[in-house]
Amino acid sequence: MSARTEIEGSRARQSRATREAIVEAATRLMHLRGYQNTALDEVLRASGVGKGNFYYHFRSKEDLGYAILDRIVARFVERTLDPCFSEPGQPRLGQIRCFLDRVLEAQRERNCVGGCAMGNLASELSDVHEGFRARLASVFEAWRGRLMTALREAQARGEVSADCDAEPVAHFLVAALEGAILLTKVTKDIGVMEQCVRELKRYLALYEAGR
Amino acid sequence: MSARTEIEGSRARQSRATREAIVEAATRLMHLRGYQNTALDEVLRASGVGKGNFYYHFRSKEDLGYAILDRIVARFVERTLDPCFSEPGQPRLGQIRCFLDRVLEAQRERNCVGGCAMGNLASELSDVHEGFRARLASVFEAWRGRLMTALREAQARGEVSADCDAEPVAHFLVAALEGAILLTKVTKDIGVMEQCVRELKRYLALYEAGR
DNA sequence: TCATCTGTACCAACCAGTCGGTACACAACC
DNA sequence: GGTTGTGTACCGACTGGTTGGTACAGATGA
Repeated sequence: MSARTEIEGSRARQSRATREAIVEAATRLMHLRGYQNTALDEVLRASGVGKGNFYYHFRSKEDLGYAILDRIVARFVERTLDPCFSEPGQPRLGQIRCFLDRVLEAQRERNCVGGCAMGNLASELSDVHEGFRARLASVFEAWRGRLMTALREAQARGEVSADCDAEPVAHFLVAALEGAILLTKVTKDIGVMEQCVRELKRYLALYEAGR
Repeated sequence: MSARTEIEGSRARQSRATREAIVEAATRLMHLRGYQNTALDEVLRASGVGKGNFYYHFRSKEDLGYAILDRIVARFVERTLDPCFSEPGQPRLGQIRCFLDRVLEAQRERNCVGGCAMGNLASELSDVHEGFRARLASVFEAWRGRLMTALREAQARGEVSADCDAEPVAHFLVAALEGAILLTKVTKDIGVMEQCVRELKRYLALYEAGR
């Protein structure tokens, strides 16, 4: 019954590719320029899609905004979060440290350009657009949730001491990373990020079981 | 020689007041909506100043941008940084803790609205406008510098252990605060900020002399 | 009178979104 | 198997409104 499993006609395939091209171009542009300061025409030019076609696939620019947010989150989960936390046998603290390193490496690869797409959107839209704010809040909550479960599992496994309250620690990890990325973006110095991650690991070690 | 100390004519006084009104309104609006998404007309309407008058006082919108940035920084130094670090007798670690609390209280007073004006501008403009980026980078450097000297003085006074490297620690403090403010802005929950500040203090205690 | 201010009318460029119309895959029918 | 009908996918010109910025006449006080 699912359309996805049916044999897809060339028309439907092309249609999906068009939508994909729009979202791809918009994600790239809006990551750098922000949502409000990226003109639809730029996205259209970059993706080679006409105006009418765009409004066939999306109801509005806002609609596109939610689409790129979904894409950003999906990519973050798949490329940064999942690779660290998927293997169940691994020690949890090691997974968290691996995650910190992965975020650092992502900034290095980007040459300190762009910063965190989710953080940028949060900064730009939280006080301007309630819909985006709510969506972004749930994204950060999910991210923090992933860290919280890792921390609680670490406690259950005896890696982390019992006096570690997972919620504030997870909040702090997310906040520190976001701030470090922002500072790296404005200084254009990966060394800042390296120092911050090093200090963040030192903080984390505070809760390591057996002092 | 300084014009500021001369007896000011009513005309010059009015002119300065006009400029002041523009910067004041622009600062308030751009703190919430961002630089690029705040229209000049809005600023003019809010300050009750005409277009021609505006372009008498400012060369361009960009010029206004630098002016509000100066104002934001001056206000931050005078209202948040200076009150904590001005008294030379105080213990340095206490000054830093007082500063963290002050940042937290500022967010509470704002009802988690607006976030950090400098952080917002950094997020919005760092990859779009090199002039602003450079200016913002120097602002964050000055902020970090203030924390660094406090930390070094703390070491000299024996409050902080010798193995504390002031630069990365200061970087981390700034980053963690910026991230915490951002997370608070998007969640609209001051509890997030409280938790982050608490964890940040726990981190800071790592370097307290005598364990 | 003359430089300093200020309001208003205006401009071209740009914005998100609309509209009339076209191309074509695909199915239905004869 | 060709013709016809239909909805999906698409195009680019256009619209009303907004943008940063300019021109300029008039007001004001030294």
